[in-house]
Amino acid sequence: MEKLDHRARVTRMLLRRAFTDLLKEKPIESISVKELCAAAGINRGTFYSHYQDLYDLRRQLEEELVEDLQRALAPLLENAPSPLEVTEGIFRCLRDNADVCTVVLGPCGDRGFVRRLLEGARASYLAGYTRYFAGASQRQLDYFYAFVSAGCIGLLERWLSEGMTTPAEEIAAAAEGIMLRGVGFLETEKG
Amino acid sequence: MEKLDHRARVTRMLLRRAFTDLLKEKPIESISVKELCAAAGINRGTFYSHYQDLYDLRRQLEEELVEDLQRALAPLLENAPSPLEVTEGIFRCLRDNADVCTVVLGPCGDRGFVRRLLEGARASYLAGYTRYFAGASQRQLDYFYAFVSAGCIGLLERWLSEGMTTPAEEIAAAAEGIMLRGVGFLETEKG
DNA sequence: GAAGTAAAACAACACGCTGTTCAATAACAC
DNA sequence: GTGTTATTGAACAGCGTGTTGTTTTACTTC
Repeated sequence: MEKLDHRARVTRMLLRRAFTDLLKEKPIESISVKELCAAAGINRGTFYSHYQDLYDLRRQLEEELVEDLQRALAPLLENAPSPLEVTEGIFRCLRDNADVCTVVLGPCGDRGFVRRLLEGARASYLAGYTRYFAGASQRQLDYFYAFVSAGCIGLLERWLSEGMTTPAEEIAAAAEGIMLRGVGFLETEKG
Repeated sequence: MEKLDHRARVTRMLLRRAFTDLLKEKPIESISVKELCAAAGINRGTFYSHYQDLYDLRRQLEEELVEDLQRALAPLLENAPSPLEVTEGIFRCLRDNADVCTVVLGPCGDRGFVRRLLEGARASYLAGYTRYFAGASQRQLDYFYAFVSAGCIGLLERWLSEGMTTPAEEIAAAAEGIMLRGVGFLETEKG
């Protein structure tokens, strides 16, 4: 069902490459279909035979990123390793999709997508935490998740802005450390 | 220098009210000047005699929010109270500007503005933390700030989404608790 | 209250982007 | 090679934009 014409695949690839390039320097709302097609060297009419509009194109990129994440995380979650290893796996996968991450999670990214992503992960995270912190109220758990999930995104953006030069494992360790110990993370850790 | 004609002030007020109302249901990029003026009952040409475009209008709203924040925080910072009191003051001020907060910090908000805001607060926060955690590296401090500043925004968005029903003091306490103790926040606190 | 001033309304304009259609051309699969 | 399918190029109406005049309305000052 994924069999596409050679030409169609090349066209889509050109469009996506030009799109991600443009998104590195300007938000989606100030990109026109016309300039995207000019950058990609594609006829404007051809674009409309593949996507409804620019938002449709972005949505498809985002969905593929989610699929990549799920593919990368599935084996990790089956083997039930330490939380740190899962976090490491996430950041490694994000690094391997750096170009798309820059687009959807970066400065000109899609806020709505990030929210959808965190909302999807919310259930499993809360399930895990609720077990260990039965004394905490539902509201406290909600606030905690809201804080740390947004915090991880903020850390990820910081990582993206420095070109992902720091190893994924170190970012994962920082995320784990801050989540577990708050400001205490600064007391003993070294970088 | 702030003296404006009565008519001009009414026009600006109508435009801003209509603008914030529209921003509650759709992002700025899918709002046209035409529909904004129709919603405000203002001639389209009049809009252009006040603002360059919709982004100019949004920028002015954001700047006024910053000024409000600074006015509210100045006395707090002079008296040098506890960090918790400063945090409480911030959340109280945000609650008092709920309509603008919903617009610029909410789901359809201005990502760039949030980044500018946190970048501005970065220096003073880091200065405070560096004093107490001289052992931590610059990079660790950067990561910590990236995490907790984004985390506070995430918590704020959660607060906005529930209509700011929870008292500002409780939200501030949660922010402080998570920043200071991480997941340990869930162990003893009650809600 | 009247004169002068400033803002808003109204209409019209060229411009650019949009989304679609059509015939013509090119590249693909069998 | 033949039929199929994608891409091209051109043309089209539609819509929002930003600007420019002109007229009308509302305010300020005396």
